[in-house]
Amino acid sequence: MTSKATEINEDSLPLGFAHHNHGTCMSEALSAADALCVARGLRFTPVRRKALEILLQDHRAMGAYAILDRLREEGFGSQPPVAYRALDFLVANGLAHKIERLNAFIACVHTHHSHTPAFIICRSCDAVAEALSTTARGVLHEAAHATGFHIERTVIEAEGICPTCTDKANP
Amino acid sequence: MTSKATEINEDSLPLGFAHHNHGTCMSEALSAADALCVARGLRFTPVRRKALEILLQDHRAMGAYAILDRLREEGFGSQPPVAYRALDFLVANGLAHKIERLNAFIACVHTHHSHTPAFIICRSCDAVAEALSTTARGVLHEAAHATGFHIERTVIEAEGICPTCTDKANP
DNA sequence: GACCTTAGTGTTATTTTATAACATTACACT
DNA sequence: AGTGTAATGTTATAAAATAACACTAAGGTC
Repeated sequence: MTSKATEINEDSLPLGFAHHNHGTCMSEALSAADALCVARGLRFTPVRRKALEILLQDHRAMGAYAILDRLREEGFGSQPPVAYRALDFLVANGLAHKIERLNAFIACVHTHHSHTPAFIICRSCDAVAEALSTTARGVLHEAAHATGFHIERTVIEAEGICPTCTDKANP
Repeated sequence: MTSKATEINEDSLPLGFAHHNHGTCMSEALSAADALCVARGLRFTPVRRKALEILLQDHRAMGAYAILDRLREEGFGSQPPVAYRALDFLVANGLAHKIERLNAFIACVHTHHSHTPAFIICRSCDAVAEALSTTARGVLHEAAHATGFHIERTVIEAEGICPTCTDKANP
């Protein structure tokens, strides 16, 4: 039962809770972003790139103002719209996602997939894992379609306690 | 294909988009809330009840400050915590839900079910429909369980265009 | 009933999150 | 070079949420 196949396959291992090669993960994501912007004729400007770098470095959900602080340190503008605009761009193009539950943003780790992300959020350590949720998406679209509703975007977020924090509580 | 059975059954028809007897809907929800509070030994105080009434009356997602305005008109306190505390109570006990995408609250229309609600939000008219999403919930829990994550709460929200607004655009 | 404890209400003040509006700069195209 | 558009930066403000503390009402004990 425990090793049963689920919608979360190897490819979508929750990166917030798993070890991985952070350096390559980051450089790969940036190249993917470059490629995507070229392909779509978008301008991957310095602020936008730096915002994505910051998100990738931290590899966790960050508030817009935390990102703004980092952007300021890097010599960019220091007012909220600077951060919000960069984030809007990243989110609009699937390079980052907004975690509604946290009013925070996180770099996308599935840039090569078409994305309907699902997030799993630890309320104890604030780690966030991104998973691909094909089925959940399917269910929603099916249900909505039946009523004539056209879905453009979905938010799927689960909140609870991650394995690490569970272990800490029961050592 | 179009009439295929989905997770959204008759019982969970999206109330935002369907006609229904509003009067009975409201009084039934209030009785259900009364019963629930008695059963759990909770105090269904005047502010709390009024907050729920307001949500039920409007039958759509309302911001905390909109609710606060209405509470003030009814003679209750006029500061934000008044609304937030009443809403916290309602949400904690499943009598209302928070729509994270909208930073807004809506009365629960499935008080008699155990609830993992899913919402379908029209970005044009702001109507919100609540559906039961057993399957989406199942998928998430399964996926999370595989990684040792314990889910306590889930947010499932789909945003798009409702049938009515689609019709308006293509008359 | 007097006393105590706790939950709930109300208030002031502040924090956090987000956007409107407008001037300036950089880019893309001719 | 000149022009239109997209992007950046700024000031100012709006919107959402919470901390902290005083006061009141409800429930239990003696």
